[in-house]
Parts: sequence; C-alpha cells; structure tokens
Amino acid sequence: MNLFTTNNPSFPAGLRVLAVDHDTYDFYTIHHICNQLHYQVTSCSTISQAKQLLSTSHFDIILVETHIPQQDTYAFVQQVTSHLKIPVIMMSLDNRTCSVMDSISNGACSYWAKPLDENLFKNMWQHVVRQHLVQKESEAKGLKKRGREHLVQMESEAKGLKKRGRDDEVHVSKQPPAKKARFSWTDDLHQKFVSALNHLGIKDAKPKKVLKIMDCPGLELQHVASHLQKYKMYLDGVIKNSKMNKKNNETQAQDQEIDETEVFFSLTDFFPDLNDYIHNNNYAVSVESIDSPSTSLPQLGQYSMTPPDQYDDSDVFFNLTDLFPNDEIHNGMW
DNA sequence: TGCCTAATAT
DNA sequence: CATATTAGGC
Repeated sequence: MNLFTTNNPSFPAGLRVLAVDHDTYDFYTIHHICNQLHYQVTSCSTISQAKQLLSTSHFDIILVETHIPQQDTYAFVQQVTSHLKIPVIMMSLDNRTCSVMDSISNGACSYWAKPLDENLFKNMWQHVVRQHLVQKESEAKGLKKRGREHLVQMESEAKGLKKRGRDDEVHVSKQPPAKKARFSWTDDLHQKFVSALNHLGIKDAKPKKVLKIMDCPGLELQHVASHLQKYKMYLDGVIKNSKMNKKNNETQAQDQEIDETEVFFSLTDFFPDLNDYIHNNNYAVSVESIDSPSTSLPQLGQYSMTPPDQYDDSDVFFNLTDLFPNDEIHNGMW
C-alpha cells in the first residue's frame, strides 16, 4: 500500500473504503458520496461478509454502523483495529454519549452521527495517515509499551475533557498499534558485539559496557543483554563439548579426572579476531592441534555465531590457563 | 534505583 | 529457535 507513502497527485482519491451497514438508504448515500470523491468503496451488511472481504482485499479504512441487528459490531471493531491496524469509523443515528464511548473504547477512531454528510467523508483519510504515522513512529522510536499506553491514555483523558462540537475531532487512538519490530542481529552487528567482548574481556562484558562500545543507533540495552545471555550459553556449550571431547581423547587410564584448567578448546570460537587480541596482550601462545574441530564441535553454527565452515586446520587450541593465568576461569561457566 | 542475569514468554 | 520480557537479586 503505497498510496500514502508516495506523492500521489490525486491523493486521497483512490482511498479504499469498506462500509458495513445494513441500511439500504445509508448504503446508497455512502456509495454516492464515495464515488463523488473518487474513493473506491466496497460494502456489505454483515460482519461475516466484512471479514470475508477483509481476508481477500485490502482496505485503508472501514465504516461500521454501530447497531446492526444480531451483530456484535464492537467485537468486530476491536478485532480489526487491534489486529489488522485498520482505522475504523463507527456511525449511527444513535449519537448518545454512551454509544460514542463504546465505539471509541472498542477501537474506533471516530464516530459519525447520521444522517451522513459528505463533509464527513472529505477528510476521513486523515485517520489512515495518522495510523501510518503512529505506527512508523513507534517502530522507529521503539517506545516502550507502557510508555505508549500511558501516553495514549493521557491523550484520551485530555480529549475527553475538551468540549468538542464536531464528531470528527474525536480520535482517540487506542490499542497500542505497532509492536516494536523484532530486533535482528545481523552478521555485522554480531561482529561488533564480538569485538566489544574481545575488548572488554568476557569477564567484564556487561550489557551496558558492550552497548557503549558497540555504539549502534537503535541498539538497546535489552538487545545486548539478551544477546549476551544467548552468547554465554553458546560458549558454555562449546566448553562442555570440548571438555567431553578432550576427555574422550584421553582414552584409557587417565580419563579419571580432567582438571578444569586442562580444558582445551578453540579460542577462535570465542574471539574471531584472536590474533589481534593475543598480539595486543602479549600472550605467549602454546599450541596443540586437534583433528577436525568441526566434527568435534558439532554444535557450532547452530546459533549462527560462527559458521562451521569457518574452521580449518589453522585453528589454534589453547590451554585456558595460558590466557587467564590468575585462576579466573574456575567456577561457574568460565 | 539502576543494572544485571536467570527464567520465562512469545 | 531467536529474541523479548519479566522477575528478583544486588
């Protein structure tokens, strides 16, 4: 739907309207006015028909008669506004405060008192645009759900206090539309993440520090915290696997006790830019080779932390104590 | 409080 | 499974 994202010269002509109303006369009025304004209007008289239409076609906005016999229009409105994020205007001859309130509180963005007037239709597209803006903004800003709800609530309270003469001024947008888009760790971001860990050292890699070092716009503490949690679990898995592997390799008599400090593993699992790290820290490196690390570490790649095909014969294996001489690796997962 | 992390939810 | 959110400790 690019009607509202491009500079459509005939905007808002072409607005796709779905009208749900059982009254024949109102049908006629709606069609007449919409045609005049060059809107694209579809109509039906029951909720189930409306749902059917919604499942097959796209609409920018929906008009719903509040009181359709045998139909729970409020439930429908609630469903549409919260799930499909399409603005809904409810309308009726009945313009009692309680009806308006019911409509609004079930998600309608406006309430039109019948008989319908063409003027009501002229600016109805504002609700479509507004919906888009709100959605885009909350995605971009990544507002917290609570904050948004609070804001919306305050907004509606404020509006409720105002005296309004025109129906169309009522637009309380409820239903925090737009959940924040799911964050995705790209390879690039993960690289930065790993670099930050290298810089800090696993021990001191706290979410806030990592976040600061990465310094990526949009990246939030929670993201880092969550990723760090996963990463540590991943590392934990790597160590365990290596430990088992080592143990198995020690075959016979000696397979009794394997000291934690004797655990061998591929440091490149931890630090892709290991060489820099070693160089910068003047570590003396002793090397031991292991056959086919990719087979011995079957879990790798499962979390797309380090693609398995990244392993080759040049992989180096270290004794943990070489890197952390001060017995920092005991206890817990390290 | 803010930050951290384990646990749980989506 | 990957990421988000919660809960509770410090």
